[in-house]
Parts: sequence; structure tokens; C-alpha cells
Amino acid sequence: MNYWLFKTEPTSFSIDDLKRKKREHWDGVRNYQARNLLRDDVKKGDQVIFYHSSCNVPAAVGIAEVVKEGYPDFTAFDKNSEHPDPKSTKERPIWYMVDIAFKKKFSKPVSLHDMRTISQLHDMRLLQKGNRLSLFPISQKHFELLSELGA
DNA sequence: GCCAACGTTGGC
DNA sequence: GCCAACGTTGGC
Repeated sequence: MNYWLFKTEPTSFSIDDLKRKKREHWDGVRNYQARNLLRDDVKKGDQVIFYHSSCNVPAAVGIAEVVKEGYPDFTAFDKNSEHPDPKSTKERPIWYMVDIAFKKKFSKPVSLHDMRTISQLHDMRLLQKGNRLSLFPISQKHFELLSELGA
């Protein structure tokens, strides 16, 4: 089993949205590196730290689980969607997504600021300079530590 | 709103 | 294949 961190802007899709819907597709990734991870490496049963970015308090806010492995992101085919891409077609899809299910909302979100003060987290990708990927793998240790801190 | 750090695009 | 210009991400 693998562990991941997924970033989202809470104004477009938050942990509360996921809690309410119970399960949702993780669409809109339009970056090849992230696409490759979604298509090839994110597996059913993998655990996900749900992270809010571009907001007042950037923070890890909960846990989700992958319930469906990579399949074509159909929102790319729809020119009225948030992230249309006319180059991607049903016959030759470019972009992929997975489905995730809500597991837990942290009672104590772990802010980016706090993470920087925790030495065991220093080698996490999120804290490194120039990190712009919307999802990336994290170690089991990091996953467990964030889960405990968030509780 | 600013800006650093990327990724992507397109001319050559 | 190089590289400048441009667009995006995301913290602050």
C-alpha cells in the first residue's frame, strides 16, 4: 500500500465537500508528472492526506482512501467543464483521474507552518522548495505522524 | 498583489 | 535541441 498527499484549493473542493459527497473523482489534473502518477502508481486502497492550498491557513485537513484506480478524466472532454482540453478525446485520452472516498476530517488540522517546525517532516516533498506537483507520494512514517498530529 | 520557481510553448 | 517568453502554482 502507498501513501500520498493530494493538494486542493478548498474554494473549489474541500474536505467538507468530500465528507458530504462521501466519494468523488479527483479531476482536473493537467500536469504530465502528476498524470503519470494517477495513471500508473495510485492504487486502490492507498491512503491519502488531504491538503488545502492557496487559502488562509494551508494545512493537512484529513484522510481519504483511493477507491478507483486511474481512468480517463472525462471532464477534459467537456468544453463546459472547469478544465476542458480539446486535445484529449475519448479515443485518445490524455488526462487521468482516480476516485477517492472520505475517511476522516482532522479535528486539529496540521498547518504548513507547523509542519515546518517538525524535524521528522523536513524531507517531505511538500516542504521543499519549488514543489508544485498537485499530488506526490509520502512515506508511511509521514502519513502516520500527520494522522496522529491531526487526530 | 507580489514574486519565486517551475512547466509549457513555439520560433529558430 | 536551444532558449526566451509566457502561464501557472502557491506561499506570503
